[in-house]
Amino acid sequence: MAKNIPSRAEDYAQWYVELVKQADLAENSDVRGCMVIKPYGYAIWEKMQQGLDKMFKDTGHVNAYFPLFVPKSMFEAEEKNAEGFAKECAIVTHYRLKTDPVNKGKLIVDPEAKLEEELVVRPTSEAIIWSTYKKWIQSYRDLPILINQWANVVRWEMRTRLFLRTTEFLWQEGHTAHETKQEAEKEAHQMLNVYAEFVENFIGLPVIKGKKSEGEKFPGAVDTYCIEALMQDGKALQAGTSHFLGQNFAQAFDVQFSSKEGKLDYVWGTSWGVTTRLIGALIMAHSDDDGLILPPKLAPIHVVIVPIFRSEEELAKVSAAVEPILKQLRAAGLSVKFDNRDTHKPGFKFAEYEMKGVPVRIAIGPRDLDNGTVEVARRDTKEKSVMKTETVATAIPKLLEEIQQNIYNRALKFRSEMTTKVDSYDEFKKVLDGKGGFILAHWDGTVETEAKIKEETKATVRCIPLDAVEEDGKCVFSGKPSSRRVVFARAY
RNA sequence: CGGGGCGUAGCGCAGCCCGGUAGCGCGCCACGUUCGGGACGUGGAGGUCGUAGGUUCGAAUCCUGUCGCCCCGACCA
Repeated sequence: MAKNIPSRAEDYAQWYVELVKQADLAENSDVRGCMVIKPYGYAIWEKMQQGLDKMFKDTGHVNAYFPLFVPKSMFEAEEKNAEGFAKECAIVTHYRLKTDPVNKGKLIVDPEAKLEEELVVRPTSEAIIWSTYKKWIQSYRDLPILINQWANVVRWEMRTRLFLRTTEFLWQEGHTAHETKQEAEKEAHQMLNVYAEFVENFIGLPVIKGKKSEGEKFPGAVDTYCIEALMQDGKALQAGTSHFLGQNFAQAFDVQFSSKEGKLDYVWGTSWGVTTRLIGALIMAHSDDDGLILPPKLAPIHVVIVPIFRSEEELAKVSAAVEPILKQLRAAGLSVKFDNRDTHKPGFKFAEYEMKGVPVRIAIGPRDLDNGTVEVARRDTKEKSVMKTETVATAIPKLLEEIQQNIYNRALKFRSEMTTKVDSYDEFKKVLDGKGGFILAHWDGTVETEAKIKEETKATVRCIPLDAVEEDGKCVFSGKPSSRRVVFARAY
């Protein structure tokens, strides 16, 4: 088969970008650092939205929408948050253009239309949301507030990459307000679990749940929890974060409530988010050199049916045989595409749907009509089998479940093989430069050590796993005592 | 923002050093033969060479400015 995707082994970055383009998911736009998400890519995002949204609703959350623009004074209220994002903000300074008196047909910014106060294009919405919550909250009776919003944000990153890091990106951000510290902490953990469950069950990608180090946590948070996944090149990808904000934002925006006891207290907060980066994770974790491999739960098309025919009459006969299969599979809730285009040959279609990661392909031709069979090919293993037509309706849903499970198992096996315990700095560096992956090592817990390790090796503490077992050891870098292993890796 | 590279047809590129009016592959269109793993043949359409200015009889090619993109660093979901 002619290859038009570079191999994973050759150049991982190039392989990834080609996959995105060839599978017709997205492309770079003419706007710097921005991305056009094409219909097929957006369909995957919609699937993710559906899955996540249901989980949010099931845990008591509701959706709302807050403004894109944040007045600078509002933005700077929570100092650490503002400082953390200051370097990557787009700012609106004017509200009008006018025709250029010098250059006919061109426009210039009207200097008369300068805003009195600049508007920051949200890089995240804590500021605008907490300034709104202030108006909504007076009493413990107003709590909790459990709101999520589906939105776009802008972070002026220096270097961008399709889905993984773009100037503008789509995400969901939950922002909750609570009476007590315990309740807010519970919420932060709950949402971390929601994310972990989603990524494992829908994307089929195992994750490590953990807490971020001081150096890596969200600006303005007390604690940042995260899920970390491993990509096929041995680099880690942060797949989602959930922050316990303490009373930081409540204090910054003066959000107080009267408690049952009649005392005035600051509200406790959380925020949590996942982005279209999850699509990048999905691609990098599962794809092979023939293209995407989509987990059935997120595949816009579950099954594609490709007819084999030479003439219109033959197509009519094949179509008649396809009709009941289509009906049955759709009745079973599957998304099925019958690709009866006569403008492309079957081989072309096979390759195309493989590139797009469609989990199951059914081919039906004259030979099958005679035998009462169909050919079923699964994308994950590329295995083909011939099946009696009457068994299709029950076999395909089962096959899809099996594929979903197999994709997860494969990723889990890969991660296990790529997770290494090391006890010395030499070993640490050797593994990092050799096979890569997650490294479990002791760390003295200081920001300085983490910074030095990062400087020397580019590896960071991905997280302190929540399920880490207590174990006495010595920091691989400083030799100081440590009570548990943390996860190190080079990351995206 | 520091270092390097690149903007030529829808996409990927050659031509630039040594100035003379633009070419290749893929894709696209038409017709014919094909059709169970990315078909082939023949014919055809498509580009003010990123942009602004300069040098020159003449600029894709030389010079200057400018915009954008990619790679490596720093930053980051």
